[in-house]
Amino acid sequence: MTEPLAPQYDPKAIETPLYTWWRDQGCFQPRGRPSPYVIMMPPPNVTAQLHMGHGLNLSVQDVLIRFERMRGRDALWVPGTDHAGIATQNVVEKLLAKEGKTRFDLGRDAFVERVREFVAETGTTILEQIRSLGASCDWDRTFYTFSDQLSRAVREVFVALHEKGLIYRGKYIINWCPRCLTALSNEEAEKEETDGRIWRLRYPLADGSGQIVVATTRPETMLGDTAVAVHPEDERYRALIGRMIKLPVVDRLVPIVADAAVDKDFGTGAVKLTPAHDPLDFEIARRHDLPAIDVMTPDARMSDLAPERFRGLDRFEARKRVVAEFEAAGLLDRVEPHRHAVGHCYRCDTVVEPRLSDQWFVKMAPLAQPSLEAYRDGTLTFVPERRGTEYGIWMENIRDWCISRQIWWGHRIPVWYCREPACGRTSVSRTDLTRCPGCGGPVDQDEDVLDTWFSSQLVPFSSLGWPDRTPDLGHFYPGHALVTAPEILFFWVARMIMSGLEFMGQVPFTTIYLHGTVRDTQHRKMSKSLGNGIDPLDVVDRYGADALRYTVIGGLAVGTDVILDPNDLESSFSTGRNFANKVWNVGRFILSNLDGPVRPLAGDYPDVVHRNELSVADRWIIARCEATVREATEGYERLRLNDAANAVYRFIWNDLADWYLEAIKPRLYGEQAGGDVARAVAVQTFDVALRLLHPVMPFITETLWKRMPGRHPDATIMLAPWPRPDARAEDPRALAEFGAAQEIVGAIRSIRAEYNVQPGQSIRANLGRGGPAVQAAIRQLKPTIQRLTKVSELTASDAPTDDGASATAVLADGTSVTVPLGDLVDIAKECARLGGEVDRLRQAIGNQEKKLGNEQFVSRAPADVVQREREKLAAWRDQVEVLTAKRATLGCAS
RNA sequence: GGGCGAAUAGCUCAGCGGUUCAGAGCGCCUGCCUUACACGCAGGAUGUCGGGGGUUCGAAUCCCUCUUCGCCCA
Repeated sequence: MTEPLAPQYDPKAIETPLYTWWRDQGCFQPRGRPSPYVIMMPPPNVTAQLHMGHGLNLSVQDVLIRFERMRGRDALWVPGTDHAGIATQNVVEKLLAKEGKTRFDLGRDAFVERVREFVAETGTTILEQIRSLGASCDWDRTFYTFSDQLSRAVREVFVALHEKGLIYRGKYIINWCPRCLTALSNEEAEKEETDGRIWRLRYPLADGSGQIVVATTRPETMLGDTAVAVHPEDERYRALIGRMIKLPVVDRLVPIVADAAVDKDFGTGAVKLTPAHDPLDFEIARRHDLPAIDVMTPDARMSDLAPERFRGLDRFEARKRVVAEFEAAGLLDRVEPHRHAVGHCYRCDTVVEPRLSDQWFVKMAPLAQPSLEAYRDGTLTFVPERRGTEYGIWMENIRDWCISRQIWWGHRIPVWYCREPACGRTSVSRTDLTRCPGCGGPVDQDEDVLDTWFSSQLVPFSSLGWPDRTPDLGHFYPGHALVTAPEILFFWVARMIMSGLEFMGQVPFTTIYLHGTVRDTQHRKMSKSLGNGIDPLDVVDRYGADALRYTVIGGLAVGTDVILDPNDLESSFSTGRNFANKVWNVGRFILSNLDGPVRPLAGDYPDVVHRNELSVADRWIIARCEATVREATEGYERLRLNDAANAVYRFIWNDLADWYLEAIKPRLYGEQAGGDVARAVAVQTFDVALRLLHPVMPFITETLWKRMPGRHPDATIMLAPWPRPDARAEDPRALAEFGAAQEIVGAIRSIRAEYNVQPGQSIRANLGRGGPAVQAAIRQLKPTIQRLTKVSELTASDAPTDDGASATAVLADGTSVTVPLGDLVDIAKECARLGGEVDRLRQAIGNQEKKLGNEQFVSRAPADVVQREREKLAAWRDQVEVLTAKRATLGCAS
C-alpha cells in the first residue's frame, strides 16, 4: 500500500481486488444498527446481459446506499434475479429450435427441466457482471423469484387472495400473443402508434331493402360478426334498429342492435360486432345476449368456424381475402388511411390479438384503493413528481389483472380440478393435491402458470423471508427507496405497493425514484436489435467503473434521459475518466508532499493547528470545503445526484487543484513558512472531498483514502463518517479576499495571453488601490499572486505609471491592473481594446441609469435590490474613469 | 382523441416559482511537455434562452398561444 502511485490512474489494477476485499470484510452487509435503510434491486431477468440501462439503474442505487451507509444507517441493498417466464421460455425455445425441436416434442416436465438447467448455468451471469460496477449489495441475501422460498410466498398470496374473493376465473377478452401462445396483461400489450387503414364495408339488409356501412380496422374479424350496433340516438340509423343483416362472405343473418357504447362519430357510426375478438364488442354482446364466434386458432389462423376457404389462413392473409371478396362483390365502400395504437407483445413484439378465453384474474379495485390513498396522503413520494400523477390516474382507472399465462416456465397456478364428473370440484390449495378433498377422486392441476410479475410484486417482503415472520422481515420491512425505469411503474412498482399494503399493512418503500432511459445521440433507446447499445463491461474495462458511474450520475438530471454515443465511447465517458485521473493526481500530489506526521486540524491534541496559524488561502479552501459539504449532502438527500456529484467535481478540480494546491506549493517546498499547516489543511479537505465523492466513485476514493496518513489497514471509507456541516468553517471574509486575488490573477493572465508574453518571461504589474478585499489580498496574498502570474515586481499605487506603454484591465470594484510591457504593447491595439471596454461599460451604465431613474423600480423593487443596483452603477462608473484615464496616458485618440 | 413532459452555445445538459443566470462538461481556437496530472495547464470564441402575445418596475425563469419532438393512456 505504500508503493508510489502511477502518474495515470489505472482502474484495472485496483477495482477487482478492492471489490473482493470489501466483500470479504463484510462491508456490504448491514451491521444490525437500529436505523435501517433498505433498497430492493429491481431483479434483472435470468436471461439478461448487463446493458447501460442496468448500469444507470445500479449506479443510482449504489450511490444512495453508500451515502446512507456512511451516514450511519443500517444499509441493506438486496440483489436478486427474476425467472422471467415468457422471456426465458422464449430463449430456451429458440435453443430447441436450433435442434429442430419444439417444447411440445419434449413435453412439459422435460421442457421445464431443460429451462431449469439453462438457468442454473447462466442465470447468475448478470449478478457477476453487476459486481464490476462496484455495487455494494448484500450477496448473502440474493433472491430469485422462482426459489422455493419465494414460490411459497407466491402460493400463499394466491390462496389468500382467492379466499378473500379477489381472484376469480372467467371467460373474457384478453390480450393474446399468437407467437408466445399465451395471454398477456394489459400492461404487457404495449400500444404502438401504427399506420393502418379503415375499411368501410357495405352490409346489405336481409330483405334487400338497403344497406348499412360499417367501419373497421380489422376486416378479417367480420367472419365472426354476430351483429351490427348503432347508437340508440343516432338519427341516421334509428329506423334500422331491430332489422336483420345478411353478412356477406359468410352468409349469416345477424341483427342490428342499439347500444349507447357505440361512438356515433367514429367511422360511419355503425360498428360490426365481433364478440370473440374485441373487448368492447364483447361487452355489448353480453348486454344483448349475442353469441360469440371465435374464428381464430391460438396462432391467429382462421379456425374451423370460419368459412372453409379461409381456414388455416393467417389473420393478415385472411384480411386481404375478405377485402378482396367485398371489393369483387361491390361491397367495399372505401378505404381510408388511419393511424391508431395497436397492441404488441412486450416480449416478442408480435401484434397482439384480442381473444376470448378462460383466464384467472385478480380483482384490483379493493387493492388499489389503499395504494391510491398512500399516494394522496403523501406517504409515497415520486421523483420526478409527475410520475405520481401517472400513478394516481392508473390507480383510479384500475382494471382487473389477468394473471394466468399459457406457458410452462413459471409458478403453476395452485388450483386442482376433480376428474370425477359427479364431483367436479375446484380446489385451491397451499399444498399440492393428489386427491380431491371433496370426493377423494383423482385431480388435475390447472395447466397455466402465473404472470412473472405476480411473483416480482412480492419481492419487498418475500425476499426477506415472508410468509415466515423472520428477523430480517421485522428489521428491514418496510424499505425506503425504489429505483427503477418508468416503464415498469405499473408492471411492478404499483403492484408492489398494492401487495405490500395488503399483506404487510405498510407500503414497501416511500420514495420512488424513476430515472430516465439511456439513449443514443439520435435519442433512440439502446437496444440489441438496433445495435446501438453500449456494453458497460466494455466501458469499465476501458475507463473504469468510477468513470462510468461519474458520467451517468453527473449527467443525470432528475427525470431526464441520459444520452450517450455508442460510436464514440471516448467522448461519452471522458468526463468521468478525466475526473478520475484528476482525483488520482491530486491525491498523488498531496501524498508525495507529506514528509512526516500530519498535524490535526481539530480536536484536543498538543500539535493541533490553531486558527491563527491559518493563512487566507487555508481559510478559503476550508470555507469552500464547508460549502461543498452542504451542497453535496443536500444533493444526495434530495436525490439530485448530479448536483451532488458536480459540486464535489468543482471543489476538487476548480478549488483544490487549480488554486489551493498551486497557492501552497512554496510552503510545501519549504520556500515559505507554514508547510505543516498547508499539509494539514490539504489532507483534511481532500479527505472530506473523498468521502463526499465516495458514493459516486467508490474505487478511487477508497484507494486514495486508505493511503492517507494515520489510516488503520482495516479502515474503509465505506464506513467512514459522513462529513458534517460546521458553521465555524464558514468564512465570508476569506472567500472575498481570496476571490479578489483570483480576480487579480485572472486579469494579469489575460493580459499576458493577449500580448503573447512568453510563459517564462517575468513581468511587472501595478494595482490601483481598490476596495478592502483587494487591499487585503495585496497585503496577504502578494507572493501567491506573483507566483501564479509570474510577476517579479507587484506594486500597489494610484500614481500614474511613468511608462505609458502598458496594458490595463480593471476589476469589478474599479481596481486598475496595469502591466508595463514596453515594446510588446501595440498602442493602437491597446487603445482599441480599452475603447471597446469603455463602450461596453457606457452602454451598461446608460441602461442602469434608466433603470434607477425609473420611479416604479426604485419604489417597488425591494430595497436591497435597488441598493445593489446602485453599487453596480457606481462600480461601472469607477471602471470607466480608470479606463479613460489610462487611455489619456497612452495618448489614444478619443 | 385525452393527459404529461421537453425546446438554452456545434453536441449533451444545468439554471430548483423574477432583479450579478446567460452557465457546465465535451468539442473548437491560441499558447504552453511550468519537478501531481497533455486523461494536463493558461487564455479565448460561440447563444435576439423555439416563434408570437401577455402580466410586471423587471421574465430562459410566471400566464396564454403556435410550432416541433418525446412519453403515457384510450
